[in-house]
Amino acid sequence: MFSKACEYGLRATIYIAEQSLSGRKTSLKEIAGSIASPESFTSKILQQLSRSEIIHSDKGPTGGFSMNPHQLETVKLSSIVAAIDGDHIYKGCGLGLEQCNEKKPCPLHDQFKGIRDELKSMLETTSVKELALGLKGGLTMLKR
Amino acid sequence: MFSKACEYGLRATIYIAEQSLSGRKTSLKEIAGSIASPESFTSKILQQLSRSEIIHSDKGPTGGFSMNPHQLETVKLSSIVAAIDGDHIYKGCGLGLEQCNEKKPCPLHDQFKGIRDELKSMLETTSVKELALGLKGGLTMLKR
DNA sequence: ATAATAATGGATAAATTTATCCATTATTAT
DNA sequence: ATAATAATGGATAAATTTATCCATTATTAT
Repeated sequence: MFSKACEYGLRATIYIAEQSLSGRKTSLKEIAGSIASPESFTSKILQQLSRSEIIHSDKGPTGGFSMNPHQLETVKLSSIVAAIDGDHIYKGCGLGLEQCNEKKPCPLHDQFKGIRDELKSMLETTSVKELALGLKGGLTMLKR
Repeated sequence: MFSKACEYGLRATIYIAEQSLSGRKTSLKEIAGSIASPESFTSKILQQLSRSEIIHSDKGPTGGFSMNPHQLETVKLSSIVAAIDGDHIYKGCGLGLEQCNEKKPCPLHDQFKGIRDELKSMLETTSVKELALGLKGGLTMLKR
């Protein structure tokens, strides 16, 4: 479904959000450890997310990754997926056709449309914050 | 969503089914031309589908690819996806966790479950034959 | 038997994704 | 100023996916 990079990106962002909700910055090392992802690869992904202004980063000692109140309030899963994998997964044709629409549909169009639209709307309405709250409350897990 | 190989495999199988419904065998060349896929790569995919007994192949002149009545009646999209990409896409965790279930869910589990299950059930209930009929009736397209 | 035809299978190559390493930059505390 | 710390960015490498080429095998018609 999502690329490895995107899976790590989603897990990392949810973890950073959870820490930010508790008023803590977190380091690359801590993130990678907490979401069971390769550290250096995760670093590249965090850079992307930071450039896309989905998360915030500070250099130097006491530095680390965090999300500011505005980011915590506004970031939806769709922004993360779009920043890493692009929006093809929730906008494109299931059979990979360039032009596939109501007028010239692929054979799977009708059956696929509902699922793709549901995925799209789920990603666009689900906030990182709400997922971070479930994690904070100990209801959900990010590794293993 | 699906790999390129899987997209080509789905398109090719639907095309072969359409031809079989009209009582025609079809060649690799014709298939690749009709679904706009690279010929040699498509050949590898057809071999996989043939080994998985999703389609039938005959060598020699008058040879080609086809689906027998039993295949036309029974093959669902899920078998094709499973044969090429595996079943991770409609069975696995959205965030890529090994262990993610009701007891130990990932943060996205509840939101993702519905979509994944709907995708699973769509793939398991949609037959290649019904899609081939839409194609045969000129209602749907397989290239571009 | 022979020639023609179409799938098969093996060896590679190109492209992309996943991953690592390390010097550099920014920042903090002393 | 200096040392310590943590993110950044560039250069690569490993793995996987996508793709090509071509000799071989099976089959058909003559």
